[in-house]
Parts: sequence; structure tokens; C-alpha cells
Amino acid sequence: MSDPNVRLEELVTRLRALGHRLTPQRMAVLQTLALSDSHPSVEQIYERVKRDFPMTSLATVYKTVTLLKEMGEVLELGFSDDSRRYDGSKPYPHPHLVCVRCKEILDPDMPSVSGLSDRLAQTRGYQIVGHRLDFYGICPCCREREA
Amino acid sequence: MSDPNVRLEELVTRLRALGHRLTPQRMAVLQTLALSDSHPSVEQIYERVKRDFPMTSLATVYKTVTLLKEMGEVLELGFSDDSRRYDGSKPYPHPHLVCVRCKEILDPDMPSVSGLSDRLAQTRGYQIVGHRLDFYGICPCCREREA
DNA sequence: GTATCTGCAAATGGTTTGCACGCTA
DNA sequence: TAGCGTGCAAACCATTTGCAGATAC
Repeated sequence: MSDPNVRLEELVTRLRALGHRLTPQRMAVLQTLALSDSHPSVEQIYERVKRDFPMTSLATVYKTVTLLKEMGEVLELGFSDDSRRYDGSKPYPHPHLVCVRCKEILDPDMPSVSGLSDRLAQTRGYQIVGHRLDFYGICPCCREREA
Repeated sequence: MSDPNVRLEELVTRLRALGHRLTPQRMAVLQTLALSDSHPSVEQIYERVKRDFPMTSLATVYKTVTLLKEMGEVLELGFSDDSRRYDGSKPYPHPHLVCVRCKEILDPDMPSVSGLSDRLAQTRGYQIVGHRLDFYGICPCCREREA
């Protein structure tokens, strides 16, 4: 994992490079995304941002997250139950380990599957642009609670 | 790929085994799910079903798909753009190859990742209950069209 | 015969949008 | 000062739900 503060600087620089303005609300969203390792939801980002800027609106959080998503600086993880979580630290495809009970999301160390991507490109003629690998399970904490 | 008609029989049997009634509308949904290899959306299932039963409602299709999902007989694939596709042929985790242009979904032959599941169970203490592996790309057809 | 299923229409709820005002650069 | 960004509230829209009538078994 790279330094979260370095990542924050990077996000600020790239926003500015594209001519976007850096408002306090945006800065707070960037901080939450860059400094959190917990793959927050929009609602969670909103709650965190409101601590510093109580009059921030949910719509603004949505707009900022959407902007970052379009810039490719945030990875969106949509799930079957309609929930969406965001990763601003590593905005490129990587495996996730999801607890189906408490919804915690971890980034496990794991061999990459990019070799499989290459194989698909060859055998199917697809130009691969991304992938997603999720493991769903019950975390030790929830297993104990249920025992 | 197993025989779609065998799969259809299987679905019918399992529905009945749980005491559910087999209405014409349900039968048409089962057929669409079992006999299609194209991972249809609810809307697509609805269009197909209406050919045989024009007065079928969208709500009924939703209810039947939800029932099958709860029975574990249909795999739901939700995507970031809010679209959802369903697989009634192989309702267990398996890799998908998705064209980001035309939304076609294929089941590529591919080594399984269950070995990685086992490893996560050991290293992280998770009880793994499922996984998802998707590759996103541009299919040969769409690549040619764009060239 | 009766409990389940269907169709309709209304409700739901996360996300998006339109607009007038405010603030960054 | 020129626009971009914000906050508010309304709009959106796929999906779910409630209910009265229809139907599988």
C-alpha cells in the first residue's frame, strides 16, 4: 500500500490539472477516499465529510465521487444488493474479500489474474479493459458471533 | 454445458418439491432462463415471455426471478451501471467475459479460482461462500465496428 | 375449496438533475 | 469577474409491495 498522503496529493494535482476547482467540500471527499482503507459507501463518505463541513450536501458528495470515477481515480464496487463502495487508494482492478455479514471489505494479497486476461485476448479476440475478482465469505469476527 | 432441457426439468422439479405452483407464466420464465445462453435481463425475459403469454406482467417476472434466486437456482450478475443479468443454466460461481460495448456475456473456459478461495480461508480465517470473476473487454464484433 | 399466484398501480429509495446563489481561481 | 461548484428539492427509474380477483392442485 502506498502512502495515503502521497495519494491525496496525487488526487489534488490531477483534479487541478484538468481545470477543476478545489473546494473545501471536494477536499474533504478526497481526504476521506485517499486516507480510508475501508472502501466507504457514499453515505459513509458523507457522514465523514459532515464532521468537518456540516453543511455539505449528499448531492455534492455524489457529484464529486462521480467526477473522480470518470477520471479513473476511484474504483466503484457495485454489489447485488444495490450497495456501492468506493476505493480511492487503488483505483485499478484488484481482488477483494467481502464479508457477507458485516460488509467489511479487505484487499487480500493474491496472485494477479492478468495472465488469464492475456489468454482471453488470444483465444476470444477480446480487447480486455478490466476485470473484477471478489471473494465472498464470513469474516472470523462474524463467524465467532454466530457460533 | 449440460442439456438445457434437462436443466429445465430440474428447475420444474425443484420448484414443485418446495410446494410452489407451476403457472404458465412461471413455466415461460423457467424456459427462458434454462434454454437461453445469453444471460438475459429481467426486461429481456419479460419480452420473451410475452411472446407466449402476452398478458404476463413485469411484476410477475420479477417475482419469479426473485424466487429462483432465493432458491439458489439462478445466478444474479449485477453491474456498476445498475443493469442485472441472470444465469439459470449455471447458478454457481463461474467466470464471465463481458463486452462493455454490446453487453454480450460469454462463459469462457478457464481454470477455476477455487484454489485461491481455499488459500483465503486459511490465511484470513474467512469461511468462503462464493466468488465472482468477470473480465471486461470489447468483443471482436464491436472492435471491428469501431475500426 | 383454498392458499398461492397474478396483474395492476402505487410506493420505495438510492442516485441524478435543474436551478439560483455562492465562491474559487 | 466569469464560470464552476454547491445546496436544495424535485425528478428518475428499476424494483418491490399491497391488494383484489384468478387459478393451480
